[in-house]
Amino acid sequence: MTDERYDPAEVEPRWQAYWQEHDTFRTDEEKEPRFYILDMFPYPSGSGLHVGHPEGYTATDIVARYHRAKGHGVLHPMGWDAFGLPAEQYAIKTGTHPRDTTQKNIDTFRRQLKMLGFSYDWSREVDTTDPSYVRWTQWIFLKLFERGLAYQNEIAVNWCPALGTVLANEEVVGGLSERGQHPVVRKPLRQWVLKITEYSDRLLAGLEGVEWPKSTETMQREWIGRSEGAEVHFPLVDAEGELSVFTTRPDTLFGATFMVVAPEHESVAKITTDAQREAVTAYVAEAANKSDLDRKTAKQKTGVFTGGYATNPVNGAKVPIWIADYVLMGYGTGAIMAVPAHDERDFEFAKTFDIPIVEVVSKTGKASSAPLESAMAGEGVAVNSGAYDGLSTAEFKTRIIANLEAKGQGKGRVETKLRDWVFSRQRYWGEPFPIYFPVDTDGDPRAGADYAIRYDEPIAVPESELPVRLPELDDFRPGEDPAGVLARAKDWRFFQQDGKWFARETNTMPQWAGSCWYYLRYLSPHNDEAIFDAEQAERWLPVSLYVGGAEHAVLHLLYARFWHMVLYDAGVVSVPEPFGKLVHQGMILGEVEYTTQAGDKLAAADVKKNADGNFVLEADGSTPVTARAYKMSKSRGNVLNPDDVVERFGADSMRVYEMFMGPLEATKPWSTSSIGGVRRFLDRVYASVLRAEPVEADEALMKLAHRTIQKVTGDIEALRFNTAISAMMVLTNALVRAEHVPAEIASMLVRLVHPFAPHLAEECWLKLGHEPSVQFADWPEFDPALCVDDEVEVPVQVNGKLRGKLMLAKDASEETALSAARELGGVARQLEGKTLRKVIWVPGRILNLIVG
RNA sequence: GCGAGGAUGGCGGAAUUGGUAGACGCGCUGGAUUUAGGAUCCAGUGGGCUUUGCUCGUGCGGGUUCGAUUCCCGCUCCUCGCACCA
Repeated sequence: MTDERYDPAEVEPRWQAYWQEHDTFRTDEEKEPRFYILDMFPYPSGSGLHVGHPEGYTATDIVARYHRAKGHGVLHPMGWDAFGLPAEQYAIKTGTHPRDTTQKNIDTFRRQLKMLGFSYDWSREVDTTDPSYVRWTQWIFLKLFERGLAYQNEIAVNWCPALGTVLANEEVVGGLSERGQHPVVRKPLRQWVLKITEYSDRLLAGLEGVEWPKSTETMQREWIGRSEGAEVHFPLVDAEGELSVFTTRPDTLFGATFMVVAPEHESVAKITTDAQREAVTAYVAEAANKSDLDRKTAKQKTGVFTGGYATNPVNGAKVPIWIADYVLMGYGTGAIMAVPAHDERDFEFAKTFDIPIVEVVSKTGKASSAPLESAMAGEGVAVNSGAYDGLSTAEFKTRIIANLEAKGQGKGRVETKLRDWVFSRQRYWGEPFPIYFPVDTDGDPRAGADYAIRYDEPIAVPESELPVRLPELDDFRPGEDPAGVLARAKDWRFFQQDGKWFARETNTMPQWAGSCWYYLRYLSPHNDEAIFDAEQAERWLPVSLYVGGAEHAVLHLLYARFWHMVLYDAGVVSVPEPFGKLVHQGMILGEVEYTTQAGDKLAAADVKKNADGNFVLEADGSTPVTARAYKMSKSRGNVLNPDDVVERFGADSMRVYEMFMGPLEATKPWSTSSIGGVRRFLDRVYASVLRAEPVEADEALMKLAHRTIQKVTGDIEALRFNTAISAMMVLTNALVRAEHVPAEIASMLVRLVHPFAPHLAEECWLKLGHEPSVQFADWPEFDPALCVDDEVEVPVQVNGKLRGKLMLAKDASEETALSAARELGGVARQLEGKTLRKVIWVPGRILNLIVG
C-alpha cells in the first residue's frame, strides 16, 4: 500500500470530471461575506494557453478555494475576450470565418483551463462575440450616445493601410502598428469618439479609494496628465486677432521672448508675412510628412520664423512668432509662449536661433550677473517682472491669473494629456455600432444608385432591436473604403423605413469595448431582460480581487473605469469604482540561457562564476559567458506549452511550481528541473497520507502543524504563496520523518494543500476516509496557544558577534540569561580577562555583551 | 532624460516596528537501495583558513547604532513604464 505512487494522469481528470458532474464550484449566493475574485479574461489566440496565463489564474484559484473552504461566498468566473485582429487576419488568409476560428480557440482554452483544475463557475462563462453579449455592449454604447459622450469627428487618425483600419495612439509604437509592425500614417477620417476627457477629474479622484499597485496608480495619473495653468491671449501686431497660449507658468510671462505655434496651427497662414511665406510653407510640408518616429528621434530643434509678431499683454513687448514641430497641435492651444530662461526646450531653441534669454525667476531673489548656462525650470522668486518682483512663484501665479482675467487677457485653465478616445475601427470582427443615418438617394443604393449619407444626423437603433448583428461576409479583406469592411455588405448596410432610405454605421468597435464591462456580465450572463440583475450587482460589486498583467495598467483599466463611471451616473451600477484590490502577476521568462559572446548556447555545467562574480567557461576561465533569461517568444524558441508540462508533471505540480517560483508580482525565469522538486513534495504529501494512523500527535508535531496553519492562512490572505508552500513543505518533511503519521495532522495538511494542489488534495481526502469534496471541508483553525514556544533559542553575542546560543524560557530574566551565557564555552572565552561594560538584553530575542 | 521597482550562495528565492543572514526548493557532493535508472531514501553543501575554532560575507562607497540585508547620504548596474504635454 505505502509504495503506491501518486499518478496525476489518472487522478486529475477523474476529479475534474467529479467537479463538473457535481457542480462543485457553482456560485453560492447566500453565503457571507462575499468575495468577487476576478481574472483578466484571455484573448483566445490560436496558440493556446502559455505558461504565463496560469500564474495569475492559479493565484486567484487559491484565493477562491480558500474562501469557499472558509464558508464565504465566492464569485469566480471566466470568459473570453474574443473579438480581435488575429482571427480576422487568419480569415483573410484562409477564408475561415472569424467566428469558426474563435470558437475553436475558445474550446482549446477552455479545455486547457479545465485541465489545470481551476474552480471557475463555468455556468457564468461569457464570450464577448456572442450576440447575447454584443447586445449589451451596444446597449452601453447607446447610454454613452444618449448622454452626449459619444460623438463623431473628422480627425487625423492613425490609418494603417496594411490592416485597413484606424489604430488608437496606444496601438501605434514608433510609427508602426503594435500588432504586425505595419507602417501607420496620419489621415483625417470620420470617427466615433468617446468623451473620456469629461471624466478625467473623476478618473483621477477615484484612484484615491482603490487598493492598487502604486506604479499603476502613478501610470494612470500620468496618462491623464492633469496640469493647472493659464490661457493667455497675445494680440497679433500686424494681423487681426490674437494668439492664445497655455502655460503652467504664467509667472514667467515677463520672460517670454518669443512664441511658437505648431506647424498645423490654424493661424499659421495669417501670421506669416510674405517674406517668410516660402520658408514657412516648406517647413509645414516637411513636418506633415514626418512620422511620429522621426519627430521623436530628432535631436536638434528645428523651426522657422513666421515674420509675424504678437504683443505680450503684461509688458507690451513685441515678441516674434516662430513655427516649430516641438510644439504639438494636440495639447493646449497648439501654441506656446517661449520662456527660454525657464524651460529647457525653449532654452535649446533660443540657443539654436540666437533669441534673447531673459531671466525672470531666481532662487536667490536677485537676477544672475552672468548669462544663464541652462534653463532654470524650478520655482523661486520673481525678478525682472515689474511690479511682481519679489513674489514667490505660487503667489505670482495666483495674482497674475486674477489680473489677466480682470483685463480679459486670459484666464486660469486646466489641461490634460488625456485625449478623447477614438472608438471606431474599420474592421469586420468587432461589435457593430447601434447607429444608422438618413440617406439621400433617388434610387436603391444597394443596386448602385447614387447616394449621400447624412453622417451629421446619427440615429440610435432602438433598444428592442439590439443586437445589431454582423453581416455574413466571405471576404474580410480591408478595402480602400475608409468606411470599413462592413461598407461592402450593401444589403446589410442600407434599409428602407417608411419609404426612406437609411444606412447603418459600418465602423466597428475596438477590442476594448467587450473587455470594458465583462466583469458586470458575469453577474447574470443569461439575463435577457437587463444587462445584469441589480440584486446580483448589489451582492458582488465591487470586485474584491482583480489579477492580471501590468500591460493593462493604463488602457484597459482606464477605459473600464470610465465606462463604469458612466454606468454609475446612469444609475446602472451603484458603486463608483469597479475594482477594489488589483494585483499584477509578474512575467514568467524562459529558462536561463548561457551563451558565449559569439552566441553559442552552453549547458549550465560548462559554466562557472569567477572571482569577480562574472560567468566564464568552466574549461577556460578567461572566456566570458552571458547568463540571462529572456522573455518567451516564438522566435527565440523558448516558449513552454502547458499541455507538455501537465503531461510530464501533472497540473498540480505546475500550479504549485508557478506559485513557488517567487513572489506573485515578480518577474521570474522558468526552471524545468525545479518543478521536479515540487512534484517530489506532492508525492511526499501523498505518501504521508497513505501512512496516516489514528494516533495522537506528539506536542512538537502538533505545534508545528498549528504554526503551519497560521502561516499558510496568513500567507494566502496576503498572496504570499511561495512562503505558504515552503511552510507546507516543512510540515510534510516532518511527517515523512515521523515514526507515525497522525491522521489528524494529515487531515490538516491536506486541507492546507487543497487550494494549491486540488486534485491531490481530493484524492488524499478520500484516502483519509472523508466524503468528497475537500472543498467543503472546514478550513483548519489554529490554536494561538500552540503557535508560541515556552522555550526559545536566544543568540548570545559578545561585542556584536555571535558566540553562542541559549535555550531559555520565553520570559526568562536578564539575570538568568546572563549567568547561563557565562557558562557557554564560546562566550566565556571571549569574556576572559576583559571587563563587562554593558549588557543589551532584548527578552526572547538577543543577549549582547559589550566588553573592553 | 523623467518616473517606478530591483540587486542576498552555482540557481529561484527566505528573513525588514534594526536582533542567529541564507528558510524552502533546484543543482552539486558522498552514501544506501537497485540488473539499471534522469526512480526513491539518508547525509552534507556561502567563501576562505592554521577547521573543538577563527574570519570574511546581502551590488559599490560612506554614516547612524551595542547591533544594519533592514534606517540615512552618495554612486553603479539591471528591469519596466513614459518620453518635446508648454
